[in-house]
Amino acid sequence: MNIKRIAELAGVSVATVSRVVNHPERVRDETREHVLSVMQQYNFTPNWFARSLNLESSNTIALLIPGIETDFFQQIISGVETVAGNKEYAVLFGQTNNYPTREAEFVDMMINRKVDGIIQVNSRLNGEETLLMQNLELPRVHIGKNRVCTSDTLCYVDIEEGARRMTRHLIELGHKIIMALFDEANSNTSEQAFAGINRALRDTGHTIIFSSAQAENSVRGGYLAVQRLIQSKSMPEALIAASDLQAIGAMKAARDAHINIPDDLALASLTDSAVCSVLSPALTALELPSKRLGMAAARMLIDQIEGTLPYVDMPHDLILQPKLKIRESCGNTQDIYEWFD
Amino acid sequence: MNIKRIAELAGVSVATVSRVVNHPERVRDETREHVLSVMQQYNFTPNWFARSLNLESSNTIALLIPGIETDFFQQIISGVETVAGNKEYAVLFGQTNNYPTREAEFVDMMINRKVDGIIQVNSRLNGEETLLMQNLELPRVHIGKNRVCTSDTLCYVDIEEGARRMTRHLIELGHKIIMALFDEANSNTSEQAFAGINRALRDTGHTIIFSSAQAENSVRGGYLAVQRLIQSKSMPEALIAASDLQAIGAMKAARDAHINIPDDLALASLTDSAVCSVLSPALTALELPSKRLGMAAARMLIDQIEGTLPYVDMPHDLILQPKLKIRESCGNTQDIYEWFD
DNA sequence: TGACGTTTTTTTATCGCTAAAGATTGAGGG
DNA sequence: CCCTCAATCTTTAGCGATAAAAAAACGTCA
Repeated sequence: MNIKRIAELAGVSVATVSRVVNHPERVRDETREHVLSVMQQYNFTPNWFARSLNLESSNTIALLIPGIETDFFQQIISGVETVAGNKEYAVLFGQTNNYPTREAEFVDMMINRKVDGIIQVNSRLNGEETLLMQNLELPRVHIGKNRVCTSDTLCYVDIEEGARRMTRHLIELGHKIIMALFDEANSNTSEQAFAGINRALRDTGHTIIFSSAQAENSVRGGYLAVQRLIQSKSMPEALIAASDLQAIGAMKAARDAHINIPDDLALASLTDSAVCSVLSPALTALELPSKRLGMAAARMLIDQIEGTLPYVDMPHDLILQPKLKIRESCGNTQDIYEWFD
Repeated sequence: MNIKRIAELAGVSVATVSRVVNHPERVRDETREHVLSVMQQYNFTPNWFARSLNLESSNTIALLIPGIETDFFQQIISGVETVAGNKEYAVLFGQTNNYPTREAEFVDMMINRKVDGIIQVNSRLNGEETLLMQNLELPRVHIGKNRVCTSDTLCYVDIEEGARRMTRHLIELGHKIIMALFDEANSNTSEQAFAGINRALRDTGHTIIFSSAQAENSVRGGYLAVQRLIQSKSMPEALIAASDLQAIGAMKAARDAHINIPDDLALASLTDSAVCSVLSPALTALELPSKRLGMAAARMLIDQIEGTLPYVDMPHDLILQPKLKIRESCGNTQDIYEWFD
């Protein structure tokens, strides 16, 4: 069923049918009603390819994201889809697995598919590909704190401030030897976390020994890291894990070695999820407003696409604040908050 | 940059450029090389819309899935993307949240976007929409055990057999009062599980009291369900949760009420994930070959699309077997397997 | 009545590509 | 030397929509 057939059946020209779809106000009421009824009767929707070929746009936005396995990313996806869906945009979805080449391939594909805009999460593109995009003037929003082009719009959670507050919390609880686990694959987030930790260390009067170790961001990574620390007899008093999954692994390794949490080791995680509150001890973690992050990014992108940018043409960033959920794993068992909200 | 411009630059006709892309064997070696070099130089890829408009196909497959929040679904997505990517298909992705209307909308959209095939996970469509698709003869594969059309190709994990083995395991450990938590939103899986449980109950010589309760498939759902059981003083000896998330919630509720797992209550989950092995006690769970499921479904779909079906035109199902991972939560602490592989 | 402006509709070029049909080329055979 | 045939290339008609330009319809007023 195509527009031509509908036009015949309705006894009008193709242009009229097209106008019923795209500029209904420029069609006489009577004609419009009639055409609409025929369209409905034959269940007609305009061919999307033909339409996009003409308009050079696809009513689609691309979402390039490292993966879907963490709660943080899932929430972002959910937020983006919610807003995009409401505004009648489809979401084309690319999993980059943190590989710049894969990301670049996706960008090429998205450009070829004439997406109206791109949201990139923790982008790893470097100058060259980015330059390409800059020339295209394709609206885009980055989720993450890495500005690759000066004109980029950024949208991120203030991990630095969160890490600062978490570290201060650990110091307040009396921990003097603190260590952070970081994942090289996500160097950007790590950098922010370090900045925050260092700020907390500087601000305190006490002398704190701080160190860090590389660990894969997964249950297994956390487990192996703590196992290594035990073997090398370099266990800290408090450990900051990069994610709740990593923290869960760390917890298991500690338990296997009869190290009590929080008595012998305080443990905190830079990301939160439903399981954190249910572990024993419940895991103190940073609650990131990840769904709101996705929603905000989508909104900003669509604003750019539709030219309804609230602040004229000046690039602007949006910074959301995380929330420290203090639970049991750092030693503060006095005041434990409700475990689900 | 378009095909016409490339043709000019290479000094050939548009048809030749098109043939270099689509039927390279029908172009003289010399010409082909030359055109390819020009294409490369100007970084040309054929406009996807124009191409698809002609071919009435998009080199895209649709994946309709209830959500992305569980490990099971994530693995399926990963498996589908892996196989599809290798065969140069893009994956268009729709989250149905278990709403039939939303699923039907997606199907409409996918049809309009001329996807070459559809993979539906736990489809909830009923007769009418399905009939529509049947008329279209669009290749499709269902993941899940619900055959909506007689011609459907199915692909699923044998939950029934897994549930049977899990129940037998619980009976062997001496549990006489068994209960299962199920989620109405996923009635199909529940049915299979019940069939398996009943089979195990029938096969045993002992007398077992079995019951079931409705609980949302989430951490919170599991927590609330067990809380309810405690209040109504109807706690069983062994509890089968619909998922690991639900089991985690159940665990928390039990702990809060000073019910010891596994001594006072055996707990097992019908899905496995990385956290299960790391909980304390480690959770006995059914390991579903979910990534392989996704890969198999994608392979079957692409076989259908490309007409390379190994078994001529006879619809056939693929049934994968799950694996019972016996850990600590059911009372068998003698032989605990390695917690990650 | 007819000139004029406004509203509504039709005609037609166009988007970029593919493939069928037609044209060109050169080799081989009578 | 001409004919045939295969290999290779070009011309051109769509694919299904949109929108600009042209045409028709209609009301207003001198």
